Amino acid sequence: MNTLDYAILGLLARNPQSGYDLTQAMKHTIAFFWLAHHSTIYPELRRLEHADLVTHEVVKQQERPDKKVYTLTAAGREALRRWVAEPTPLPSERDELMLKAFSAWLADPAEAAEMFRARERGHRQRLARYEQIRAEMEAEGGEELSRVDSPRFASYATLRRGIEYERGYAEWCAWMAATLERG
Amino acid sequence: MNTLDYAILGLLARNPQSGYDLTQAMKHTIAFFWLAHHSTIYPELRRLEHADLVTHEVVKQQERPDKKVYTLTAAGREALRRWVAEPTPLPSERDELMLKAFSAWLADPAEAAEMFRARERGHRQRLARYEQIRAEMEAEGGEELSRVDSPRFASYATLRRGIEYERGYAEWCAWMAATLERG
DNA sequence: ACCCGCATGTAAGTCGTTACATGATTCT
DNA sequence: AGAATCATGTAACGACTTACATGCGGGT
Repeated sequence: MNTLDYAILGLLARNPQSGYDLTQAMKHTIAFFWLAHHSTIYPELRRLEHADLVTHEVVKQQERPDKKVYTLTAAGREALRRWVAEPTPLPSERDELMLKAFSAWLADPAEAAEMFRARERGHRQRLARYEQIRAEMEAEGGEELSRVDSPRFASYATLRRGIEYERGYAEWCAWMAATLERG
Repeated sequence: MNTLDYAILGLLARNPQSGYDLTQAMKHTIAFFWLAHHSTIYPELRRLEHADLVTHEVVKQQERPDKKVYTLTAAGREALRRWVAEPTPLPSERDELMLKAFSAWLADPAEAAEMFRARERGHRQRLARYEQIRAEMEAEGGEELSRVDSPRFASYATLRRGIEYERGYAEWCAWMAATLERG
């Protein structure tokens, strides 16, 4: 069982869906903390089904191709539950931008500053998107957001981290660019 | 040229050193944003030498095995310089803890809270280490830390981001754990 | 005697990305 | 007519992790 498996199980625990839907969800809903391509997802679903953690049924659609809708089994839900509470060691990060900062003393300061500014814009864009989603969730969600057994609470929790992450990264980029521009 | 190559070049730009030294530096100095095992580094050094970005000379030591000390070539330094200023697209993150948060609504709140508390402790430990290094750098470094063409400035810059990253992550873990403990 | 640090390598297996491949329907 | 979306797959390649492999010197 690799981590991708739990990403898939975690999405299926919320709604039964197809490999295509899972791919879209990774791209749009949970892209902040997980991403996988369809070429990884389809074979993985077959392995999960072989391990009896998911099952599928073929759903025929008119005016769309048929799709295989996957559902969590009881064993799948239990595996996911257990995994969540397991200790999670600090991962070894790999951050290309930090690596560039580490060698930024070699570069032309103005050129390097512009590169960091570009990244700052990227993070600010994401930040704006996340803050909008947060506002929507808080407007609709209300009290459900504080019920720790609701999926909406869990989504809200990850969103909070996403917002602080993007804000912190954008601010660091701004500091770095400003320092290089002065220097 | 992959990103690891630039991690190696970035370390060699500061000091000529052996594959072993590079491995240690990844584990201890730049582990916050890059890590590689010796089994990846040794073959990579040969490829870099083949591409004329580094050279090596064998240094004989008494009471220690001989070592191959690698040095940047002019071409290597130039490649590194150019890479630093290139645009750096927002990467797709993969964060196992966020994935657990996303499915935390299924778990026992007390057990999950303890898992997040454990991670909080991990981040606070790193934070304390980084803050100590920062204090040391600021005490010794003085004005060099603001000279953007000095390696110490670059190290200081990455450290600043590391500190804010760990602080932000620890605080989020604390919030998550507290929320689960209440719920 | 045994383990740890220094020092360098190879090999097997896993994981992920990019590209190849197909085919229907809807929108422009 | 052509591009985009829905839908599912395979294949080639590259990167990374873990384990295997060797050997000396110093400390317990």
